[in-house]
Amino acid sequence: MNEGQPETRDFIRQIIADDLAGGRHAVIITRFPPEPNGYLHVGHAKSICLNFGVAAETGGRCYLRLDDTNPLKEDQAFVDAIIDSVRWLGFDWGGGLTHASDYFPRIHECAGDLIRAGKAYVDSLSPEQMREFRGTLTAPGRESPHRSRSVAENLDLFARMRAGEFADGEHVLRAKIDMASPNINLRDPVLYRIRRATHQRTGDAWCIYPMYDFAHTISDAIEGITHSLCTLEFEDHRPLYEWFLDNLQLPARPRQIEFSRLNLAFTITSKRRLAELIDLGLVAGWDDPRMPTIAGMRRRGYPPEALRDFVSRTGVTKKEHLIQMSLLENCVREDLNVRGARAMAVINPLKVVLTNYPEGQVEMLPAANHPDRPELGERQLPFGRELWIEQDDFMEVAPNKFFRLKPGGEVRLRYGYIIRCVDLVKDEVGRVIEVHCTYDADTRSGLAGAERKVKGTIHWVSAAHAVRAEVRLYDRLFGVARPDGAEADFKTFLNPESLRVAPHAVLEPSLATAEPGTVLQFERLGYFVADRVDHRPTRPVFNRVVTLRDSWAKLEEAAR
RNA sequence: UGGGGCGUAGCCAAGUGGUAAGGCAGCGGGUUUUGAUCCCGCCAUCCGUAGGUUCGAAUCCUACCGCCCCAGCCA
Repeated sequence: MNEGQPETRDFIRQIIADDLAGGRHAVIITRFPPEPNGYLHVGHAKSICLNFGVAAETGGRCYLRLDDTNPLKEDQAFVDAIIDSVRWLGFDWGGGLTHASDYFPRIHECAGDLIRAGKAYVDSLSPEQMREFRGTLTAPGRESPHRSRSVAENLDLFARMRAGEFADGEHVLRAKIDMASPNINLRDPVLYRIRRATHQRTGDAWCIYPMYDFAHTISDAIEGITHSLCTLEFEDHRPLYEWFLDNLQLPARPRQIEFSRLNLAFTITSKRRLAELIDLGLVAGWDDPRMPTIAGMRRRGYPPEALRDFVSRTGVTKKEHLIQMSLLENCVREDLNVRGARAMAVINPLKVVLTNYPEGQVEMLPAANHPDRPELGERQLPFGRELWIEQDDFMEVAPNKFFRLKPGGEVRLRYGYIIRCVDLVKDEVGRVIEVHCTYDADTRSGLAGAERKVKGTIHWVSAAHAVRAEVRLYDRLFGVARPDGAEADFKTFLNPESLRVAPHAVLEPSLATAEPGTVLQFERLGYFVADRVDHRPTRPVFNRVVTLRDSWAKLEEAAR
């Protein structure tokens, strides 16, 4: 699946290679620890590829760990979606599917150990008071009046917290570290809070839940994680991570290493904001093909291989960055160019009548399914007197560089004949609604006459055989590179044209039977996938994955 | 004004004291019954800035500048 070693390794892989070479570890163990409070997105894809990738490359192991320490926000449906996404992306955790909640008993014991060692205490400040006592970025905090409670009192209080004797928020367990630390994470961080909520896995077994830093460090150690890879915002938490490792009796000492998260231009990767789009009905759901979620990209038709390639091309560093969409699109096109069978479809049809073609006659024209892969075979395209062509492929008044159909001009119909435009039919307002052409019978593909050169070749569908379809044309979700900048609400930057449905699209007949999820190239238009949810043979639905590169469009743009 | 990070091309990114890889984008050309693909060529006298060390610096030192993160009983 992964071809050879990259020539240069990122800094994390260098550290790991050194640790292996230096004998510090015999086996590398990593983990991907998402919180099941939403769907995974392209940013997670990077972490997945890194963690599972490193494990696979070194013959190690990677756990898929659901970090379920906050029952208020989490849901089994998200757990299922996460599992589905990771598997679809192409990774396997063997038996290593775990949950932070698996370790609740052990984490609870660790809390007791800390209390007995005089390194944790039950605090009874209100949240507001606690914030006040914490100090600011520049001013040290103050110690809580409850900081000096005796071990016995702390043990008693903590036991009663666990027993459900107190209301939510009445007490918390805190580590006793340093209220004057310049690192705010070390100013007696909360370890446990009371939350009378039913947990999706442990039910009502607990009414106290551990906080992220505490649960995460212990979970890592229990699983024997050697390298705990996370994003930059946790850099400040590393001293706390190490404090837990120093002050608890744990079976392993993982090393936390931070890398910068993957930011993609023209989109957002904030679960909160993605959820907002869904709640407001601005997109159809977590798997809407415009969403940067793994599920959305899957439905959009991005192959997992392309996503993995994309992630690997963006690298792993500590630099903040904003990756251009063109890189992702390039990876998708590169993969689909090889994978996708070719077919013909017309999105905005314009009628062409071949005035010298026998009425009622139908020919079957052979067409290759892939220009570079003969093993994919060919199909027979029905051809007749009336055809649909793309509106964009005809211009009544055309510039010199326009190589398609124009009055008096010739063009080749792909896999068919050369035709010449001889007449136009217009409606009341002067729009061309029909183009009359003559065809040159000697120029059918395969015949000697087909050698004749014409400037352009266009795609078409036989009107008598056309299958009507819904074709969904997707574009970037946002109109600006950084929708989550501070200038305005991100929703004001939504691209109103992110989804356009072509009302009259027609397909060559073979397309109706495409399996949902199949990606094809509609020649000259782009790559399209049969929607994995809505596509039916009786009502085909295709999503545009990405357009083809279009140097004509570029010329047009430059002319404007 | 505290602490933690980061600055190599339009966007990513190698580089670890010996004279700036690669990819994407862009530009020019060739092939082509997809204006696609494919192929060829071009694209940093310079590494945030200014000094310094050195025969030699993107790599070492000093100062400065810029950007990001941290004050949830979220993760």
